[in-house]
Amino acid sequence: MELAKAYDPKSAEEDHYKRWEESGFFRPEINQDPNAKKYSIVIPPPNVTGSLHMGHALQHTIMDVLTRWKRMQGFKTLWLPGTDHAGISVQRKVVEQLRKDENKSPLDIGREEFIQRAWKWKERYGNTITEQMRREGASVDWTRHRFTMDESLSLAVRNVFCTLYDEGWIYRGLRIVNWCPKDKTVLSDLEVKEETKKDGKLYYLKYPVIGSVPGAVATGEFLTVATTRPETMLGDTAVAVSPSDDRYKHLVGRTIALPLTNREIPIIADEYVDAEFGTGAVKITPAHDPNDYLIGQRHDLEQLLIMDDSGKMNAAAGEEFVGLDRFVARAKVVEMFDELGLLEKVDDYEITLPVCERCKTIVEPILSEQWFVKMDEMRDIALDLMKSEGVPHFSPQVPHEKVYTGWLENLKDWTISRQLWWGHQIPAWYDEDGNVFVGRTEAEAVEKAGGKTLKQDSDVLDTWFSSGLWAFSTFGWTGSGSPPYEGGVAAASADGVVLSGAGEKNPVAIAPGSDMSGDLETFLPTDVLVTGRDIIFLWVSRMIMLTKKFTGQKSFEDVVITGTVLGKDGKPMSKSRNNGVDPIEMFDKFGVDATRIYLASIATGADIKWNDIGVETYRNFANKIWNATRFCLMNAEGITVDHASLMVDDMPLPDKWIISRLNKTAIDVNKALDKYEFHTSVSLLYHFFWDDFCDWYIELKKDEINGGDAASTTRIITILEIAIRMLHPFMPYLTEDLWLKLPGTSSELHHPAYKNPVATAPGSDKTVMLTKFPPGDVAAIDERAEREMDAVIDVIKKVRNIRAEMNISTAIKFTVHIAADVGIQDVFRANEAQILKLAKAEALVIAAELDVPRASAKAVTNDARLAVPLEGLIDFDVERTRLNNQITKLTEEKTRLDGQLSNANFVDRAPAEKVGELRDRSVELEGQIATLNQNLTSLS
RNA sequence: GCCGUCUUAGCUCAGUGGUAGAGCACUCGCUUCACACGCGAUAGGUCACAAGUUCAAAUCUUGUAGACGGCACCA
Repeated sequence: MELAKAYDPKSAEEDHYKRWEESGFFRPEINQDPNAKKYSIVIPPPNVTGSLHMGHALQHTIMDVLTRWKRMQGFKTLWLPGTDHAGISVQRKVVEQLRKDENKSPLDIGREEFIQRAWKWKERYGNTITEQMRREGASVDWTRHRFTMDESLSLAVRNVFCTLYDEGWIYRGLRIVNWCPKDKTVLSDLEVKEETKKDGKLYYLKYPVIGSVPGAVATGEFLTVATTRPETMLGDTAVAVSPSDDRYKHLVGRTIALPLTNREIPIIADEYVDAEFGTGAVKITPAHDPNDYLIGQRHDLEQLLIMDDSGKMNAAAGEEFVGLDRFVARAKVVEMFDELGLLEKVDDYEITLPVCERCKTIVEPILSEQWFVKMDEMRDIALDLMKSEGVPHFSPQVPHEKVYTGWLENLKDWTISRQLWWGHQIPAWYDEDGNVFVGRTEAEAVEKAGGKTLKQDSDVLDTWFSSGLWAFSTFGWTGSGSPPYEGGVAAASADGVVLSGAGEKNPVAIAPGSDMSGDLETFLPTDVLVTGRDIIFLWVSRMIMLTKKFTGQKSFEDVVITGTVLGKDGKPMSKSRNNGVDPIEMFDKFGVDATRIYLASIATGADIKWNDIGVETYRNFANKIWNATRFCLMNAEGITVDHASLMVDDMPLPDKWIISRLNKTAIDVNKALDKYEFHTSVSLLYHFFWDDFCDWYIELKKDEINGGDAASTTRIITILEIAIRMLHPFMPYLTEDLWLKLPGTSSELHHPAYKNPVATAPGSDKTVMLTKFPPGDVAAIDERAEREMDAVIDVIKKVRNIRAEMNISTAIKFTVHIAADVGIQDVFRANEAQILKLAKAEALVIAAELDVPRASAKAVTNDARLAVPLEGLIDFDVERTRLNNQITKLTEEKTRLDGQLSNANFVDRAPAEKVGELRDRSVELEGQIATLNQNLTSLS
């Protein structure tokens, strides 16, 4: 079989995925070993509004590597895919579409119609990312695809809500919350980010003090307060000073005539106020500031709300202000204070403002009635799990474990209601008097209300509430008895339209009538969660708490936190910076496999600046693998992969050596993957394949293989087959493509758990992804062979060095003289052909001592002395320089060692083994230096 | 303000007590019959800085500088 000269990723990417998926290879049911242990991962569900970015590509690669690796180890493996309904994001898309296409607002069409449109939007555009995941080669079980608004997941949400409400863990309350005036919804603390404004201002407002009795005349005295939000003064209901502030003691108990209003407000004393800060007097706006709210409660102050849900001033702000945007009102307040002579001064002030994570609108703290989850017990659940079992185990552990526990310890209640239409509507109903009835269904609520007519709460739940259930709701848990979810069956929307795209390709491999009702028992707890550090609080922590609370199980044992892929400018990729790199473009340019293995080569958790050259390196690697296979196949007529060929006793040295290297690599790759050190395993595989297998093994064996030596060819093809298996989790397309081309591959080579997969078509059951991942065999490690091979390699390298430094054309063949101990002489003799070929020499003279003319170039290795007679070719100056360079290098090393060895402290205190090691090396160096010096002397 | 991470070859990054590594770029040489997305051979680093612990520090401790991240506060 002849392969193309270069690897073309496109065709491999197009050929294999569909067959894998349709053959059911991604499904745990493919595993026929009743005793197989399970391995499960749930995907962090990407937003349905999303398209693949480099962060996804990184995380998906890690998850797929783990999934494919464990599957090949014979685990009953499930990687469960899905998408998140992404409340605000989808709502915004639909609102925008409505405005553009029909110039209508959501209110124009009403809630029901709006939700219909949202479902349609989701159906039409929500599959972008799932299609892109197929391109990535993600071996997810598409028949188990979940959407956070699937019927069964929605049922789980309602049940969880009701249970938490019944237990008092969910409550409705009036609080200062973060309000986004653009999205017109409340936000949780975690959805609020900060933005520093250097050009902020601090306004000093003079408030006229009046007498101690309400209605008394002004005293002519003023109390100055400083504020960054002057417009909120319209909602002031007090001014507070520190109780220990002598400057203002006499004012406490008196009142202020609040300018621009006709209200009188009290001057109060409260410990919260820091006399040293600003003017020492603070305006108190209980309805628009969290601290003021608390002070207001302590002093029983009125809570005056002066804005509406879009950030415009309402009637309470006064006639002159009603309807004005908060920033227009701010300017007007300042202007009017100035006119009244009450604006003391305006200072420049650097300020950090809270902004909406998504739309960057400045968040307004306002008093509002919302639903909350009480986090006290929730926090304890998570902390206990960490303290008692160390779960989850973070990789990397530092700093995430500490950040996670630290955050838990300071946890505040979670605002879960959102003023949106797209999402899980809160299962709470109200009667005409505002009494609340919580139930799984309207009927249940009505029953609780004694048959009264009720109206459902119009809010929906925070998106993270449903994703917090993801680790178990996806496995069919609903909270209502046995899981009713039927695998692959799409969820239905309110109008009965089949909505989910999942399961449309019901593969033959799924036995008719198979259900997934055992999934919860089988796959929970999941083994590992792979995600970014930005959602540790938003998602990871909540999943840990809610899973434990509702199933009694851990959601996952381990959490792998991936780093951030930064743009070429070293900053996080973002649309506004326009520094993003599209994974799909990389796939097109370098191939999916190259992109994947490059991403896997990044140290776990480390941020990395994107560079195309990194991917190019692995594109070249893919081509190298392709060409190594090409070479093997060119000579493989009548040969088949045969694992017994690696078990024979008397193999030539290069074969013993490569088998030893292969097994060592396999053992180390498995160890690295066990520790989630993906970059270590990539590096091991890269160097094994390129350096050991290609640069040395193929070159050493080339003549035998070209000469039709069947045993050698069988062996190299078999070693290649094992190497391809090890590379498969990282480079699935290339390895599948090549593995299928290897002679003698069949489902007979599959892991015992996959010996008889149900095939859709003859031959299609054959795949590298169901072979056994090489575990590596300690018994196959041959240290002696590795030492001997190193000796041979050293000789070849030294001769090559002589040729290069002496600038001798490869057309000129010369004789190589080797002097060495008797034992190692045999090794050189046995590998004479290899040395001659790779050193491009024509003859080898092996003896105990060198016997060469003066005009020879010389070198030493750890095991031998070398000489190459170069009559008429040698440049003595160059040779002297060569020798001197070597002497210098070795002498430097020896000086350093001897320095250490002459240090009594070192000899006394360092481990004897270490001291012995250094001593041996020093003696060795001494001999080598002496030889080189002799060589130098004999030149002159 | 509190907590944390990073600083290693020109570039992008590995390396966590015992002789400093990779890929790319650079220099030199190769139309060697798998691969120029290649082969061979070199060169290149006071491991940010300072002090300490240790027989021994890129690695541990403390401090300094710079870059970045999280949390809190912000009248």
